[in-house]
Amino acid sequence: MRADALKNHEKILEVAAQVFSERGLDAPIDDIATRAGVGAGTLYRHFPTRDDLIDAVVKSWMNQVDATADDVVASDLPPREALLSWFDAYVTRISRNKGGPAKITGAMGNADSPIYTKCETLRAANERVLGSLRERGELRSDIDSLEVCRLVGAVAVVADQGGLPPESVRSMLNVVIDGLLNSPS
Amino acid sequence: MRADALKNHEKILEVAAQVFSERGLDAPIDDIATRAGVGAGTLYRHFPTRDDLIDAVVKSWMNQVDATADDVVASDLPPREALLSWFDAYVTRISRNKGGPAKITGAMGNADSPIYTKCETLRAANERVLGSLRERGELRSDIDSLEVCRLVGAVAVVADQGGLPPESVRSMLNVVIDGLLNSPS
DNA sequence: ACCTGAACACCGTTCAAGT
DNA sequence: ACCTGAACACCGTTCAAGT
Repeated sequence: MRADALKNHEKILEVAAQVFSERGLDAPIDDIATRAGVGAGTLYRHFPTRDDLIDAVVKSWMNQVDATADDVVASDLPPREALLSWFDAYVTRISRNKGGPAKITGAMGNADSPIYTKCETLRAANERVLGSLRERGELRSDIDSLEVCRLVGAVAVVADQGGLPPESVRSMLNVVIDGLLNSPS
Repeated sequence: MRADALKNHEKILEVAAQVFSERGLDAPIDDIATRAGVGAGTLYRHFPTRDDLIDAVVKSWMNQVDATADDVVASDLPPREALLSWFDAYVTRISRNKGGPAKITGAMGNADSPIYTKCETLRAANERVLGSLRERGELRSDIDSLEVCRLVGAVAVVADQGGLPPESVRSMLNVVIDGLLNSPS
């Protein structure tokens, strides 16, 4: 890659992260191009679709997911608290940009999506947390981690689209958690 | 209202129902105007915003909701089956048009929305079903019917946006149901 | 009063012309 | 090889001109 191309690539990513954070993942592509000081065609050359750009931006704040999941697994919290802590982190992470929950949850289990790899990271982390509870027989057995991601993602989607407060998210997550655990203590 | 205006109003509604059903609630407004044989300005005169049009179209298939809820309440099904039956009907109803779950769930509890009245009908019906279970002490007490509508609506949103099969919806609803009931039988 | 449809605005996407 | 930005397409919304 030529030096100017590399410079543009990096500048676009930097500006995109900023614009997505200000205006959400549906922000006009042209805003990003203008603020990055490149022509629209240049942006399309580097990132043919919006999802390719989102994929690159999301990468930077998705790699802490594994650490968070491992922390929860290692924490020895009771099942209810462990799940709440994990799901809360999950929702917070995918809700970092407006439109994020819908984009990410919509791509869950959809191998054609440019952001599929990021979804798989989330799903695998979720599977580790669920697995540690399953071993102890705490978890219902008729649902897999993909569907749990969709269900928790669903909560994040309505919270994001409706601007719901954290308490509302918490109370919905508590219902989901009780539904996932085998028997109430 | 003048005779031609009334005729246009009815024609627009008829065509809108058809187009929304074919292409979803985000279908181009102009498609509806063209197929109804009116100018774009006429459609905007009758329905200033898309949501006003959606509100009018949704009205026709929202009035069976009360009957469905009353059937479930009168049925004497066990709690789990009663809720599954009701939530399944709830999801089916709001998913009739693509984009419906997001529109309706997004307007839940938002009094400014043109479709707020329809949401209130849904919420009130849901409250009746939940109330009949609450009386018998079957239901957790720390969540209200609005949040239950949002949670079940959330399932419908991801199912609609991801094109998920009915089995997937069922398994997510089963988790929600177990989370809402006080103790597993 | 109500209707029409051209006109404007906005934004995504492409591509001929440049370097 | 890469970049630019004008041009095109699409769609929502308005409004001057008609009846």
